[in-house]
Amino acid sequence: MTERRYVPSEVETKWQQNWEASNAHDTTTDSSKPYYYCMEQFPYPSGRLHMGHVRVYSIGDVVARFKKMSGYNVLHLMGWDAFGMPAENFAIQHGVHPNVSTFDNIAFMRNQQKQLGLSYDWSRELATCSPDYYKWTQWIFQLFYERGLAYKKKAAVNWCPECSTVLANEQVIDGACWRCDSEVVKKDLEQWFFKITEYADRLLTDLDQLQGGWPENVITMQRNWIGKSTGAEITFSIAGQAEQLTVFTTRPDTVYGVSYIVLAPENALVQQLIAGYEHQADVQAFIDKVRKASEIERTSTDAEKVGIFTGAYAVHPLTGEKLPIWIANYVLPDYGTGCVMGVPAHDQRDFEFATKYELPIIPVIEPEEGLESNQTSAVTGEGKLINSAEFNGLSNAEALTQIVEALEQKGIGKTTTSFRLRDWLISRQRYWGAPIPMINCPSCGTVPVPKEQLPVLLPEHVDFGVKGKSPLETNDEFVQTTCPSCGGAARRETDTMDTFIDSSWYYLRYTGEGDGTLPFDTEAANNWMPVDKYVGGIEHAILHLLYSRFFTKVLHDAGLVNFVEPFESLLTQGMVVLNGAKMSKSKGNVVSPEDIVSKYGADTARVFILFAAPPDRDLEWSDQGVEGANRFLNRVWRMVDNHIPILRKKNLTADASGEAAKKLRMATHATIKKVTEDIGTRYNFNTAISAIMELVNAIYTYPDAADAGTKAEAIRTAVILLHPAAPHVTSELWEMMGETSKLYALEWPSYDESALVLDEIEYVVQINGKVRERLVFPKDATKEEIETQAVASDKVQALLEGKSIKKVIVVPGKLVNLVVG
RNA sequence: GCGGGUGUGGUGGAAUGGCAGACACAACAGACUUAAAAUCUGUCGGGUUUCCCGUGCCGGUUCGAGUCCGGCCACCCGCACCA
Repeated sequence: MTERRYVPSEVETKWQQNWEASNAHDTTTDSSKPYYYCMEQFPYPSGRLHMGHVRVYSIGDVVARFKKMSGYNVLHLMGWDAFGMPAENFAIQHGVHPNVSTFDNIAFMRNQQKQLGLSYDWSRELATCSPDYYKWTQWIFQLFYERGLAYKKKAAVNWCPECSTVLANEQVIDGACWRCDSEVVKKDLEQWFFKITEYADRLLTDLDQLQGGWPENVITMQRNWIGKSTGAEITFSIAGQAEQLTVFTTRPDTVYGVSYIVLAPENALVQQLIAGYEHQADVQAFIDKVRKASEIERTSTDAEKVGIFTGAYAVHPLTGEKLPIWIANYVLPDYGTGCVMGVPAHDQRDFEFATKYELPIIPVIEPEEGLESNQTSAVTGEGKLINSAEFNGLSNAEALTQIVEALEQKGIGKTTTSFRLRDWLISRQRYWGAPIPMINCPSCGTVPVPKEQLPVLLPEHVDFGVKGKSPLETNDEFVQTTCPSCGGAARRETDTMDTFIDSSWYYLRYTGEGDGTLPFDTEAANNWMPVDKYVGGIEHAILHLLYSRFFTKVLHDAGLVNFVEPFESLLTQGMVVLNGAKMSKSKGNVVSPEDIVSKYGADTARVFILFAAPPDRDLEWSDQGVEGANRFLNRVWRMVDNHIPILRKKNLTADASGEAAKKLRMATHATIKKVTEDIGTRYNFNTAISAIMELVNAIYTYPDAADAGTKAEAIRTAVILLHPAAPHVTSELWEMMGETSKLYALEWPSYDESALVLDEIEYVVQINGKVRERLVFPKDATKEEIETQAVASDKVQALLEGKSIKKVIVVPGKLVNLVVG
């Protein structure tokens, strides 16, 4: 037998071709097997894979392959989040149409994915930019419209000058564009919105269902983003005017402490209040200045609070007192009612404002430790009411309820909730997206494109580079149309949809295309969904995951699906970093997957990535670590290659009666148990691989004279357990062993519980919790026997001299602890 | 400020409340080799080494704490004038 060398490129090409030819990864729908939906976030076709991609796919592939071997029908596939601005910017710079560059990129990246040996069912691949996909994105848009969830409004929206398009709230990070990081400005535009706020409460409460399946921090981030707070709306009348104003407060218990009212400068009421006021021009100048300030300046906590008196007064609904009405930069126009009651004594922001502008500070809650005579900050804690007429003496919790009741009776207040979540702005003034399937008719208004006319195709020829104008506007043929309702001349909507819409439903399309009357096969979707394991980056903690949850709920309400949450379990994988920093071209610290795969092979890349860190943590790239992973695969290779004769011997039976054989058999079965749990329930692939390494080490040190059958069993098991992580090399080794079965279709091994039990167990003997001796006891030794012998041992006796035993703890199978005084 | 997370050898990281540092990387030594690489075998937290100390710091619970509880510190992430 001549020694064979491990050449990854040969092995990997061979098995990739083999799997493709035998349709190894086709989705099965065997009714006798349970369903398992394993999904990785689909990529934007940027051109080539980066290590972050390799990591997500490696994780997903281990899970998918493991589940297939464990007897599941597994849905595991790949698609392309293919609309988006980079392709369009590339077109502007290089004159290559997105239709061309996108599909080139897809072809290249698909090839890279195939080289990684990922077990996708390629027959179900999709791209969101293909008309037969975005037709249904448009269909869903219209469904939202019909259900009153898509609407157009003029609003001050986030505008990214660099991308020359608007952005949703979620897409503004610290006042900057999520994509290009340039500063976002406010612009008044008429735009399409999705009414996600109508689902705010359900998006919040259903998070409870995800507890356990989703990482706690993602749930918390969503909870904060939705930002529900309970409080009351209180109506104030305005002195000398018929108009009223309503404030939202979470602290109606402090209503007697109100000393002024303050509005957001944008509040519609402001113009009316200042009309005819002698300083009207000054107020107007103030408003213009605040509105010009950037989002960052405006919303930063340490920005100075500035305001101006409007000249108008409100009337306190309970005391009848006159309260000056101010406007200030610290009041947000689009939260609550855009109007706040100022309670300086009990709200820090109001306190700062009142101190600055010398407004009265009226304490109405006295904490247990009493009030300072000269308040230096707001008192926000619990206490008893003072200065509050008939509510004096009540605890503020009691007062809260009673005051709201009193206001309610007078018809000037009610309990209400407020959310921080805003409606989702979905229009984009860009070309490479799904056109919004609507028509603007001068006489009929906004009219949906009839369903049978979908998709509204993206026109091939447009002028990309006109700043501030949607490229679709530059194609007359596209814009000019007739109104479906009256037949008159009309204009098409020229904005496209936010690409997050495309990715909000792709997981449903994956399950099946259906008969062409609906966006997806609803029966298949109900079978496969919700996704059992969704692997992706934490950067989508809010954006994509919140939008997808919203879509699922709307589709549920429309009767298309029978579940309300799309992703039962979420695995957020950490970044791949080099020297502690995220790999990026600008930092010049990028390690390219192509180089690693061509030098060491995909199996090595996969094993290294899985082994180097638990999946949810950042992974520090290490060239030496990669070498180590490659060394390990070579070690496995040699282990098999050196034992071909015993591995091929068909009638070789295992006899684990000898001591060494018994130990190895135990190691084999303990490894099966550990790897099964690590992959299947803990998703800790690093410890799964280290367990296999231990088994391999045990096989290497197994004495030549010991039972060969037991060794063959151990080797075979190690190869099978390693298969999900390193599918190519293990398939080759399987074949080298003379096996004709398909390793990927093999049943996952089960372990023999009885093999895990040792006849003799080493106990640790502790004195006062410190290890002092080790003793071996038969597995069925009683507590009494263990205690007696432990105490009787020479070492223990020596240490016990002059002391007495106060207590003995025996943990069966583990240790004895003698408490000595 | 609020919410969440993380702190363990030179490094990545292991440890259902039960032997801290599995597995690997790096380093060192030996075997093989004319030599190197590869491979195999071994050493590898610290110290004043029969023993003692050691999981960010200080306390607590427990026979026993990296793990649970309380209070700090540092770093990371998210939100951040949300009334």
